[in-house]
Parts: sequence; C-alpha cells; structure tokens
Amino acid sequence: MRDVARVAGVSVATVSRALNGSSSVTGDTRAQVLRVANELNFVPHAGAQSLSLQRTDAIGVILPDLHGEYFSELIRGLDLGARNCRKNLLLSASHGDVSEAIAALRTMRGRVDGLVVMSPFTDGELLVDAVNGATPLVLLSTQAGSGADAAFGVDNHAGAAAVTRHLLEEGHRTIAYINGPADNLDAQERLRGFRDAHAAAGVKPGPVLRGNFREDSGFSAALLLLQKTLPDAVFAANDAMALGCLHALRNAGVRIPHDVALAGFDDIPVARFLDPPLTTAGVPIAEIGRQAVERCVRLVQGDAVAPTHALFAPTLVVRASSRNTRRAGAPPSPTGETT
Amino acid sequence: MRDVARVAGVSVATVSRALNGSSSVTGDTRAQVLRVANELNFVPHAGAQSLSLQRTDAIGVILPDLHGEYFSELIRGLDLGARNCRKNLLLSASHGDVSEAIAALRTMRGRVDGLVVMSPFTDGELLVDAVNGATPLVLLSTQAGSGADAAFGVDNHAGAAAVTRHLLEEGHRTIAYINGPADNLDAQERLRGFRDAHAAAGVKPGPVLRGNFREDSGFSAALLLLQKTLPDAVFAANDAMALGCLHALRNAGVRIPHDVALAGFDDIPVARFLDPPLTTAGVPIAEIGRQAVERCVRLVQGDAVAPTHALFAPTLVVRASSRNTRRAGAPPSPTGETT
DNA sequence: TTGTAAGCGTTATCAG
DNA sequence: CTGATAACGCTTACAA
Repeated sequence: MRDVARVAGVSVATVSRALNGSSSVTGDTRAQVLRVANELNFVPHAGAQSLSLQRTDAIGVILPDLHGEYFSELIRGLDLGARNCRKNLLLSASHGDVSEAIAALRTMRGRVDGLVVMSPFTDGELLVDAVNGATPLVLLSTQAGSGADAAFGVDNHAGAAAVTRHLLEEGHRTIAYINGPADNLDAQERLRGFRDAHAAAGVKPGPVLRGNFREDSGFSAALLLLQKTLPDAVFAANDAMALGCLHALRNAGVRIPHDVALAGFDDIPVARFLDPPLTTAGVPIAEIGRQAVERCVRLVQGDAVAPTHALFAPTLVVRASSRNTRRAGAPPSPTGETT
Repeated sequence: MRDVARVAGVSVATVSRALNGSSSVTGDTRAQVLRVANELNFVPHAGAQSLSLQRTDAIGVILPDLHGEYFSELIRGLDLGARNCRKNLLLSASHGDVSEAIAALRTMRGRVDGLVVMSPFTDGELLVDAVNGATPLVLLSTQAGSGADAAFGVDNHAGAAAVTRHLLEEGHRTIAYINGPADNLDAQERLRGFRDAHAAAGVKPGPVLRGNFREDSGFSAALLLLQKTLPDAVFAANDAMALGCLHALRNAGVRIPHDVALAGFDDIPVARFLDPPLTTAGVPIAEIGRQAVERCVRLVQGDAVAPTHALFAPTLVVRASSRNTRRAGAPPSPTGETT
C-alpha cells in the first residue's frame, strides 16, 4: 500500500480512502490511486485489514468430519449461507473429539467473527466454556440449555420413533437396531426413539448392535446379524450405516426388502439412488447449515435475535427398502416413494 | 495479553516469550505467566500473531464446489494433509467460475501462506496471473505448463481410453458418451480419450450428449437416450452423472447391464455400493488432495522442491455395470470386481 | 533475564 | 480534501 501511495504521490491514508470508496476524495485522486493500484496489482492484506477493523468477515466452522455425504451436504448449506452473507468460511475438523474441537477453537480466535460448531458430544459444555462468550457461537446437534447464543438440532427422538412405527405398521415384528457412537447425543436420542416406539406398540425391541455412524460399522453389524436368524427389519441410526448394511446383506444373497427390510436416518442424497431406494428419516441437512451460518452472522452484526434452540422435525420418507413383501395386501406403488 | 502482563506483573514482551517457550525466561516468571494466562483464559489472537510473524499457518483452498462425493473425498485428503502439517484450511468455492475464483483468491491475501486451487478452466492462466507469484500456488486439474509452482492432475485421456477399450472389449458396439462441461479441461481430455480409443479400435463412437458433471445432467441425458434406440453401453464422464443416468434408466425399466451397460469416471465412494456396482476409472482423489497440501506447505517453508506437474494414472475398476450379458462365454465373477 | 520500542499492513481520528 | 499519526495485538531486536 505504501508503494501505491508513493507512486500515486499521495499518503497511505488517501489510498485507503480511495480504495474503500470514501466520499471525501476527489474524483481525480481516486482515479489516480485506482489506476496505480491496478498497475501494481495491489491486493489489500486481509489479515491487516481485520486487525484494524476488528472484523474478519469470516465465520469459523468446526465439524466432526469434513467428508462423507452427510457433512458434504451440511457444508453445502454452510457455504450457501456464507455466500448469502458474503462471508468466508474457515472449516476445521474435530474428528469427533472435544479436545480437538477446543484446539481448533483456539486457533480461530482472531481469525473469525463468529463460530458454528457441531458438538454432538455429551461433554459439550466444555466447548461453550472454552469460547466463554468471546465470540458469537451457534451450536449444531446439541442438547438444549447449552448456553450458546443459538443452537440448531434435529428432533432425533421423533424421527427415530416415526421410522420405527412405520416399520412396525408394515408388519415387521423383530427389528434390529444399529446404534451410533455411545457418547453421541444424536445417537442416544435416536435409540430412545426406537425403544419408546416399541414400548408404545407393546412390542419387544430387537437386538441393538454397536455402530459408529460410519459405513463400515454398518457392514460389520450386518455380518453379525447374518450369524443368527435374521430379523424382519434393520433400522440403522444413520444412512451411512444403512448403506454398509445393505452392502453386506446383498453380498450374502439376502434380498431387500423381501428377506429383510431396511431403514436409515438423514436422507443423504444417495439414499434415493440405492437399490432398493432407502426408507429413512428426512433431515433438511443443508438447510440447517444455511440457517446456522446466517444466524451466526446476524449475531455478529449485533442484531438482537432471541436465543433459540431450533429443533427440526424429520419427515418420514418411505421408499421401497422397508416394504413388507411377505404380507398380503401391500400393493407396491410404482415408484415406491411416499412421504 | 496486556491484562495478563499487568496481572502477572511483567511486560507484554515477557508474556509473549513465556507463552512461546523462549529459553530466556526464568522458570519462575514463566510459571507465573502461564498461571495467570490460564486464569484469565487467555487465547492468543491468531490474526495479530500472523501479522507480526508474517505467517498464518493456514493454507487456502479454492474448489469449484465444496459438496458432492467427489469434492467431499478431495476435502478429506486436503484435511489429512493439513493435519499432517499442522496447518489450517481456509476453504472457498468458486462455483465453476474463474472470476469468482479470483475474487476468492483476493480475499485470501494475508490470510493464508499458500494456495491450493482447482482450476479446470480453459482460461486458468488468469488465475496464475492473479496470484502473480505473491504466494506459493499448487494447481489441481490443470493442464501442464501452467506457471504454478506445482500442479497435480489426473491422466484423463488414459483413463477414459481405458474405460472405452474395456467396453469395446466386452463386446459393446455402440457406446454413448455423456460429456462434462465444455470449458472444463478434464472433460475435454476424457472426451478425447473416448474418441481416440474408438479410432484405435476402428469403431465409430456413439452419440455424445451434453452434461455438466452433475447428477441431474446424467439423468437428463438418459432421458434423451431413451427416446431413441438404446446404445449398448453408456460411458459417463464422471460417476455423478453415471449415477443420475442409472437412476433414469432404472425408472424406465431398463436393466443394467443386461439392456445397457454403464461406466463412469472417478470411483467415488458410493460407486461400489450402487446396484449394479459401477465400472469406472479409479482416481486416488483423497491422495491427490493430501499431496497437494503437503507440497504447498513445503513450498511455503521454502524447501526447494522442483516444480512438478504430477499426473496420476487412473486404474480401470471393472464392476458389474459394464458386463456384457448378451454375449456368450462371459461367466460373471461372484463379486463382479476386478482391477 | 527483562523491559522498551519498533514494526507487521491496514483504518480512523484529528489537524491542517 | 488530504496528510500525519495512533491504534489493532502480537513478536523481536536492542538496551538495560
């Protein structure tokens, strides 16, 4: 910038003003400065700018992972929101570990104006403590009362209960469940929904298998199931595991849904492309991301928004994978999709 | 930091030294400072730090998109590389537009030490000009001679030719092609590979349909194909479009591979889970991302590395979707996967 | 070993 | 309308 000032024969202050379109600059000097800046292809140093302005125009995002269909879809929404607000996104992965999340948090101080953190951990308060009100904080997938400025989540209990109810109504009697990570709040709520729906129907829940929300754990769980009498249906706590499960079962020659019905949770983009298309609890993943970022930006701007804990209600998406073909009087719809 | 200094009864310089483990600090003062810093839960301001240190410990990444299986997988690799080097990732999307990419580039000045940019655009030199050597730059998916410090790409021509050859060898006579965006270099090379393989085999290529690398364009292309006599096989320029194509064909009651064989490009994670599993050109997506970041970091550190344009050779991944079941003497392998 | 002060590249205040 | 100059929060000579 000094160079530009020198060449243009003005002071750095004037350069700054000209570049930022301050009104109090002669048309001549402005033109001159812009010309020189262009010649020297000067690009303002965003780091210095934000130090001076006390604002970075960036939102920090910390997610358990940055890959996989679920996070990919979430990131799509986050990006959308950021674009809408003309903010940058600083993404970081905590790899499912609170301490890593906190470390990421620390490196973001002074780099971002606000934070969107997904913290499905039981000990998520640590995170809020770490931020300590220093920065606007929006939490994702967290239980209520978290002390953040805002929180967005999914009604996991209702979603899981709806899927379970659907499976029971289809006439499936024993339903096996592939669980998520034990310390994951989303997973805990889904399991509760699964159990409560059974209790309400007066049916004994099938076996609950260990899982970690990743595809391979769905695969392994299916292998376990194959060693005993197969259940009528399998409900995986997310679509990724349902995918792995589907794969393992098909490898074993099990026909879905004829031999075993299958359902998942999330409605990730591929769910509808599987064969058979997957019944699942539809979550507006991208939409949640978008709203989270936009809310965060609003907090940064100081727009007094009431602290919220918004809970999105999943919609039951019935596709072919859950159909009970053993039962009479269940005429398959042509496309197999209802909502 | 001033607060810490005041409370600890030392100068800010000492605080800085204590926090950064400078050797010339008494054990006592250090302990004292650390204690106070902890009490006040002081977190260094990364922005100010980098202004002073002239280094941000962050790598900027600009991709056409941040979502979808392909980019998701790429981001996994980028994150891996960044973690290995203990760097942060500043991600941005150019949405397939050079000017947006350049805009993103500008906002990154002073925020990152180096750049990894995916620029499959025909006018990618603009990008290099924009950076103007100010920052180490690693390019992805770019044609050679780009003027960047390093470039990583895929041998698209070889990959597409291999897939085409495979389809021809399977006995498919007319092969339709779903193309990528016209101004995309990867897409251009793949089309060339498709054509050259036909020429080498003395077979006339089937129809080439317009596409944009996204799922829905594969779907539309398939609808077009369904209006005429179906080809023996369809080769989509990437897996996402193959997925869309698969979906449309199946909706129409077309059996794959019996009625029409199908192949894609990339080997995204779901490819093996489709029904039938998808034949494709396997690209080590995540690995490319990891290497790109690590190379970028090395450039930042000034390790004199020779400028490279590394080209990864795709591996032909044959799965069930390309089998010619109309031909005699093609006994299906049990898993249907070979490499 | 520690403190003082200059500097990183901007913006903003305050005189001129 | 424009130019000095003090921040912004940190690091690092240079002095003490």
